[in-house]
Amino acid sequence: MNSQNILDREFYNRDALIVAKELLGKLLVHEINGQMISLKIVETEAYMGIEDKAAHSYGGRRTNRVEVMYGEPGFSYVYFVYGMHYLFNIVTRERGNPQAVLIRAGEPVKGLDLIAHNRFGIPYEKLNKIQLINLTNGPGKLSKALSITKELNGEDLCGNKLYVTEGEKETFSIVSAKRVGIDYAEEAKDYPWRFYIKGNTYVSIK
DNA sequence: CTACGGATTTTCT
DNA sequence: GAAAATCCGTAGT
Repeated sequence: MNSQNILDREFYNRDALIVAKELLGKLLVHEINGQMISLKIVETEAYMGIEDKAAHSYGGRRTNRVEVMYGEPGFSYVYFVYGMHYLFNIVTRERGNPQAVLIRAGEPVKGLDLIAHNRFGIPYEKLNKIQLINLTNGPGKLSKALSITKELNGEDLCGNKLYVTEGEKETFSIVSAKRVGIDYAEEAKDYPWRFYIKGNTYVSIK
């Protein structure tokens, strides 16, 4: 509703490590057909680009898939993995510096019935305890819950369809941990570049 | 509770 | 032809 506090291009024009931490607690919003889905970001990972062996853009690798990472900050990078999941990232740093932040988990805030329907095909109130936790506690699940697919690759997050806002002001502790699912990345696989809100239920791996 | 394997298809070599 | 920034269900402790 209030477009005043949508995060701007400059917010994203910083190192992925900084943006990843600052995105925690912010509100990720997707407006579809006049309806709004939103969730609080509770877990992120930084991918630092050319020098990060875990990044798709490592070593300056430049294919069709990663092209958007080389563009302006504040755009979405959505890609498909394991034959069935879309993962949602936000590009950071200036054109030519291909960094991104993977949004790994969130806490449902608005559009609960839409989220429940996207994930399990039933209304929110019919979800059991296990389903409630599993709505948005992982990067693939989060994309499914928000209806984020390849069509939203390259979307400008400084627009009014898919964007991030300040959200509620609150205090929390940030935990740093190893990133997930990057065993191929040699020494980079142990870098503590995953960040999450301490104690939050929706964090994928504590 | 943890551990494991199958699913499924795009992307890159 | 192999690997993939994952998820889910089942089996075992």
